[in-house]
Amino acid sequence: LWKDGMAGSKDSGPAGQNSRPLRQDAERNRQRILAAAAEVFTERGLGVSLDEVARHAGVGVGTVYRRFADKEELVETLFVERVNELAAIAERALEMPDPWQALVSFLEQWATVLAGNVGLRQMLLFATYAGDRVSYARETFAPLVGAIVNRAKATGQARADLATTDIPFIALMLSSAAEYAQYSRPEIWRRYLTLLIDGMCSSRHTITPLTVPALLPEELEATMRQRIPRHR
Amino acid sequence: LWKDGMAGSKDSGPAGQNSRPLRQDAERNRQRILAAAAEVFTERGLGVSLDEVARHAGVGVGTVYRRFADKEELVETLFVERVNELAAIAERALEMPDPWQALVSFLEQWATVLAGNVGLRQMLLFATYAGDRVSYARETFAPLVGAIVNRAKATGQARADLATTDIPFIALMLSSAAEYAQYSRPEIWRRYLTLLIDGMCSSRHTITPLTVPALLPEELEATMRQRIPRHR
Amino acid sequence: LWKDGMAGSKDSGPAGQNSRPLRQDAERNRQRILAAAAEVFTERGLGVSLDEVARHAGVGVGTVYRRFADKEELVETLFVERVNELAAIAERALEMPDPWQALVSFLEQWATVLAGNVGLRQMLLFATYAGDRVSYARETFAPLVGAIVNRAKATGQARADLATTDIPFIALMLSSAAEYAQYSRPEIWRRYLTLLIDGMCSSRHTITPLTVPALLPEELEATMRQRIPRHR
Amino acid sequence: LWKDGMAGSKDSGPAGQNSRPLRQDAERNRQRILAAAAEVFTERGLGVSLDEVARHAGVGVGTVYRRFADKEELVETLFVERVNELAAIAERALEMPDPWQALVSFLEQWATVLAGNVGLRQMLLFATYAGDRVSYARETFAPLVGAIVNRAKATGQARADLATTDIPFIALMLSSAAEYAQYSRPEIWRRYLTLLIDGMCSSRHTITPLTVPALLPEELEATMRQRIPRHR
DNA sequence: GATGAATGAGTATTCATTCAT
DNA sequence: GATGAATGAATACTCATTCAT
Repeated sequence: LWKDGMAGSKDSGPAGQNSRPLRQDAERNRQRILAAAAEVFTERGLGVSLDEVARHAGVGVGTVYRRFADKEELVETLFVERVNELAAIAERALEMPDPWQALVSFLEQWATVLAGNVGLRQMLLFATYAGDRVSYARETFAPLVGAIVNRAKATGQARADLATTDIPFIALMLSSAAEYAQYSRPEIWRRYLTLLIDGMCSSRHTITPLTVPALLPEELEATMRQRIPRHR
Repeated sequence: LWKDGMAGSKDSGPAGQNSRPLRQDAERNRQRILAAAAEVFTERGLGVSLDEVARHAGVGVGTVYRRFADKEELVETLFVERVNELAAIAERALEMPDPWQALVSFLEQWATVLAGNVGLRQMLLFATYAGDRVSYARETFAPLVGAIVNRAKATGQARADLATTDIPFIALMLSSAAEYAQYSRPEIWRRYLTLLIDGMCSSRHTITPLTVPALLPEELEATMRQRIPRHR
Repeated sequence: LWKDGMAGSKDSGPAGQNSRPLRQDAERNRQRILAAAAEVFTERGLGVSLDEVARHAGVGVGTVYRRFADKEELVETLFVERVNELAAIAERALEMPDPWQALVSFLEQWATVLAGNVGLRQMLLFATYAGDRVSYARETFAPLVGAIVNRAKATGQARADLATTDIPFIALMLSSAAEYAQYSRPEIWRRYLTLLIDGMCSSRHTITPLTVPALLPEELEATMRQRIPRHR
Repeated sequence: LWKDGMAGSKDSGPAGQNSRPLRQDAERNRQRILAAAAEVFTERGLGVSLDEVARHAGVGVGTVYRRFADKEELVETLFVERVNELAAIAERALEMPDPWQALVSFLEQWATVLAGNVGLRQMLLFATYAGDRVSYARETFAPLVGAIVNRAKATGQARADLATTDIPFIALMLSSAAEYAQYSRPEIWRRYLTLLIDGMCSSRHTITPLTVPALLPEELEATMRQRIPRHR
């Protein structure tokens, strides 16, 4: 997700809007670094060393440090790209006619972005990367998410006690499930999205069918056996 | 939870079932190490160094390595201890008269165990520790959890498409929420348990009240700002 | 001191005496670099990176390397500039009527130049910059300093065993004191100049008063506590 | 100086007085590390890397870090050894019958310790190594040095305006001279000690002879040419 | 058996210097 | 000629694991 996303678009151009554009070769390397970082962080988490990111990008580690003050800044840059993507999703959801469908669709798309992106989850979970980005995220998201939730509550479709701040938690939970089954059943989170959707609606006579089948016991065991690099 | 649990029980014999019993002092050291590891891993995650575990246990690192082949084996051993604890919870739940209440109570207790136990979550999430332990877990759990789920489905209370393998995912999702709000609102996971419960029941006319209030926007921001040691 | 000095004078031609003059813009850049380097080296020592020097000068690092083979050569060039300045001081001292006063005044002015010029002290102390510059310095200085010392000895005012080569050492010692008390009492070196002056005169019945008060014990402790970036 | 000093004596035993003695092999390595560090720091200053210290000591870098929390602690440990040595010198000087001779002898011995010990000078000059050591030094030195100075003033031999805090500066200045001529004429500082001594006495009819000859001009040039590792 | 000492590969980051634009 | 991008060796420090005492 990170890997393609909106990466190529204008926002990722020249080091930001405030400085003059990078030289072509520099910009090319910057993009390579971002792409390499996105790839390895997505798959293996933020623990990957910058040396490895550099190797992956085919540049020297010094080049990484020329473009990004430190690891945090690199991570943050990717974070901002993702945040923008998530915000765009929210905006599109607000344009949907049915408020409930908007909420559902929004959650689905958001979880899709998070699913399998180990690094993005770590970013959200451990905000070891600085402050302003977090504020930025909140400022960007809060109103949009608030609107989506409130619209769905106003029609009486969403339960009255649903709060805006529940949404990040729901996304987080789904992404946890997604990460866990990353290699065995990357789509499994959709199952739990349905469960949560059913839990969020204000009343219910029928059951939303679970379109994604549960893991088979063997699959669960394989999932539990999966090897992930390291815990430090 | 980890700290006492059922640590003393059958599983804690030697370093497996196949070797002769340890001398008493050796066994005492083994227990000390497990207790110390449980404590620090619970609070600070699996990243804590074995030197520190040893210091905490009042033994040398060498002793740790004499009792456990490597860090992984120590972690696995604790994992099995937890599995036993969780299995005991399942057994008690099976004795409850109302199948639906049994399921709810079981999930609640399981999530309680996971909540705030950083290390256990990492164990579940990153099963870097291999081997027969996982099979053991499955063999221990599967029938119990299966029974709980099937009982609730048999009465028509739980939705028919709920699967046994959904339970670990639900527990995992709740523990993610718990960990995220660890310092701001450690109980928040109960809110999402309710949502999931409502999503799991087969039909619904009324809403289970959310007894735990949602995070205020400021709380959410504080949560996002929390700094966790490192991503490696 | 470095900053203005005699920077514009004869030495500042091209990159030596043997090549044709630089284009005007090149020469302007060269001067900018020298000025910037003088400024930062004076204040923060020779450890400042060339990137920073370049930024300070408003040019690219590449330009620095086009004008100076390496960092050493830049440092040497500044060294020569300083030597010229110090030589000018010596020349003016030689014009003073009283030989003893000339010596005293010369030392005072020399020490003033060194005091607080971190970089210049490092240049003197660690002549990592090789070459003909040192010979140049000797050729420039030796006769002037020799004349000053000999004049003072000829009148019997300076002790007979004072040597020309003592002068750089005395200057160095004073600059050490100056650097040490840089932030607490930058003028303290004058105290020790007086002591040395009294030690250099051939006989003495009265004591030259120490116009600069000694450090208070607290000041000394503060001085000892001062933290200087790094020892590499 | 560092190299032999009092290094072998009891104070350098087992990691301090407060912990149980190290195992023999550990103590042997600790001494090796200290010896290696003393040697390289003495000759090349505190900039030498710990990897190199370790290599010099014939141990892995991890071993250095096992014995000393960080570079600072290693440096401090050596510093404390030297401070003790310097304090012992002061104490012995106080036992000399002639107060003036005591002062002279004290300065001479102190300068002897500092001379040529690049690292020790850096320690005194840049207290980048923590705080308590500095306080320790002051508390250890101040009274002793104060007594030496005051005794010499009380007899009228030392000039009345000499202060206790002048002593560290004098020692520093001499050590600067010593360092500068380290390879060409390591004893040259004695010449300037004489000058300062003559400047410190309260009156003078005769001149203390300068027993150490001044540098020849060629020697001075060689000194200026000396190469010292690096300025960063 | 227990201890804790030793090891060294691994991590983030800096900076002199070279070279493509 | 000027620029600044790229490089990579170097530095302080950590920690899982092995091995001498």
